[in-house]
Amino acid sequence: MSSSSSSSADEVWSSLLTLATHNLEDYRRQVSEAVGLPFSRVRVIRRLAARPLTMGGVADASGMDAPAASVAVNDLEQRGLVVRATDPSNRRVKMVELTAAGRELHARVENVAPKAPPEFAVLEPSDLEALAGILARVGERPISLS
Amino acid sequence: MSSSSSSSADEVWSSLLTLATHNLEDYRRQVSEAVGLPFSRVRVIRRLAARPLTMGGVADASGMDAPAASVAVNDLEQRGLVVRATDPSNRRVKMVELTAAGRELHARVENVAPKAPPEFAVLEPSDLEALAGILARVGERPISLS
DNA sequence: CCGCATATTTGTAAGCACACAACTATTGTG
DNA sequence: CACAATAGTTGTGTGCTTACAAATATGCGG
Repeated sequence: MSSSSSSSADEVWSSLLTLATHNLEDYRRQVSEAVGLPFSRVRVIRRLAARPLTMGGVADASGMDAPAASVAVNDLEQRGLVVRATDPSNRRVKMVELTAAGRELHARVENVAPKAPPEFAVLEPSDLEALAGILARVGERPISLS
Repeated sequence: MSSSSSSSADEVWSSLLTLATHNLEDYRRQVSEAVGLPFSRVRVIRRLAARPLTMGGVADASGMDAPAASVAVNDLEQRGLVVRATDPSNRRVKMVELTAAGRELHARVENVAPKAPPEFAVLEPSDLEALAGILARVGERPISLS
């Protein structure tokens, strides 16, 4: 029940998640080990790699609440991966951005190369090409949040 | 830097994981809430939906160690979702399989429909078609383990 | 029957992620 | 200045997941 009529974005997304879910734990472990950081911190780093964010922005973009974001940024700041800067025009808000070390770590995260699962063997080079192209286009524009 | 030469399966897989990772927490929560089960239990259910497994098979297929598998199957058995049956030919091994309730729950898991992330909007219907086809082919043959 | 390997189980401990409640600091309003 | 709203912080508790150590039950070779 899949081949004939058009697929909705949600359906396709669901298939993609189902496939990824089986193997994602390993990937997370691999990334965490590679950079020596819990995965929730890695998620924050990735969001900040796209652009500096306020604390609230970090929370929203990373899918955590404000307290969790505080804890995460505290941790990352102590490790020298991010810096907090008070916005002079509104001293309540603090902008968070990656340091050089943070960007270097982000590069290491991106370079983690998980091995494709055995099921992938059924795909031909043309399939891989197509898949790569589609994923590249989807990934081009990171989510934007305050 | 993506369109010209061929993509390896591992590279493509990595892109796919990177995309999925950003949104996976929500998906897991959604599934857990839909069926009232921690996600690690859902993973076991999914493996058992493909075929009955021994306890060791459950552990390997679900990426946990034997003790964790025991705890998970205990939980699922108490909920009436799986049954343990001692193999008569080798009474050390126990085969685990889904009950009718377990299969019903698995159907509910498969029906969870996460909303595609906003980035997906850039894809045209033809892209979605292609992606759906590729994912369907990859997903066709579930991993087989003892 | 003895000793060893296999399959599973029980118990314990630790790290991580998450949510809620309560507190401080700053801004804007009447 | 009192007041409420906004942004962030701190503290506390809870559940999930994983890892390891030790015990039980069964099977097999001598």
